[in-house]
Amino acid sequence: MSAFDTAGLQLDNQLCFKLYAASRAVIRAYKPMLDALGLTYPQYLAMLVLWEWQERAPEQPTLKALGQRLQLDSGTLTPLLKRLEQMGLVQRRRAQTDEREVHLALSDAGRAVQAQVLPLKAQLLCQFGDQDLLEMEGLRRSLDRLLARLSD
Amino acid sequence: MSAFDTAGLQLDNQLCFKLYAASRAVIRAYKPMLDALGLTYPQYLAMLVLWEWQERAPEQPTLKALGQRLQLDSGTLTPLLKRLEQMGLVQRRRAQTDEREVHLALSDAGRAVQAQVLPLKAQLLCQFGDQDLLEMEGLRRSLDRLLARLSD
DNA sequence: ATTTATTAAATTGCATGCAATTTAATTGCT
DNA sequence: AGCAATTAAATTGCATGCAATTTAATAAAT
Repeated sequence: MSAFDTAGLQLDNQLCFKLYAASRAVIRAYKPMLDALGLTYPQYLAMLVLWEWQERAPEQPTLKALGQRLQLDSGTLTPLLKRLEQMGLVQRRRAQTDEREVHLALSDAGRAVQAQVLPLKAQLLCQFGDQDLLEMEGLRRSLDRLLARLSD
Repeated sequence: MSAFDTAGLQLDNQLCFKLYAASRAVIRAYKPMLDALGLTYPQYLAMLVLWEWQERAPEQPTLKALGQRLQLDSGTLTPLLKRLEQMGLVQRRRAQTDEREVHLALSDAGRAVQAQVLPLKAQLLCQFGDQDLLEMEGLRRSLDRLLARLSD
């Protein structure tokens, strides 16, 4: 790329913009489903982690563990989790062994939401054909590699 | 996907999360460059459009045109552009022909920033090998197809 | 010509993201 | 034990995103 070549600065050539635009477009596509659930997109991601954690680990995750999973810090997660708690989906408890830690437990209502997601998710995927789904799978793997490359 | 199959709800299987995480990771990667320029990421995208517009169209874009390019509305762009104007990079002017429209013009300082970007961008890309760049190109094209599919 | 409908920005309100600081609890060190 | 360093959340401040409403100007319709 020469110093006078501005092709590298064209918006359409910018991977960064495509990622940014695609991410927001996908969030928009999830909006009807999330509205039905009464969740925002990051709230949904947090619930996904909690549902998954419940099935895989005996202990509930801490805010820190959730943050590592989502790559979000306490500045974002503390208020988000307080809202989920207000909604009655999650309980936040200080650990007895270490009062610094906040452990996150699903309430019955929080667990119940999981069952609502599956049919809505299936409906969301209906608008895509097999070709699209295959393409998305390839995209997901490419993103995995990019993420691995960027987390050095 | 059966009603009891939760694999489709695992975070790592969610394309939406990968996109969200990758987009934020790329923005993080741009942070050192953008700090040097004194711009936030969406401000940088707006400047990219203005630089590009200048080379391609005789007329300056309106806020609406910028918004269509970036898929952002006036709620986001009005304050963002006021900040760019405060920094002396952009001028906002009501159109004489239609007082509803705000036209966006680059100042000399705004044009000057473009020259600073190219070397910084080259430096940013240095950390990637040819293999990575090829992969990114494929990723960009995949994202194009996804975006086209979602903008129906 | 007047009224109605449409359009472009601006504004308001709320929920992120994220850097930077603060607070409180725990660990390590001597 | 006593003190410094570390750690986990919470807090603060600022800049988005985006839905919903408002304002002002133009276009359309009668």
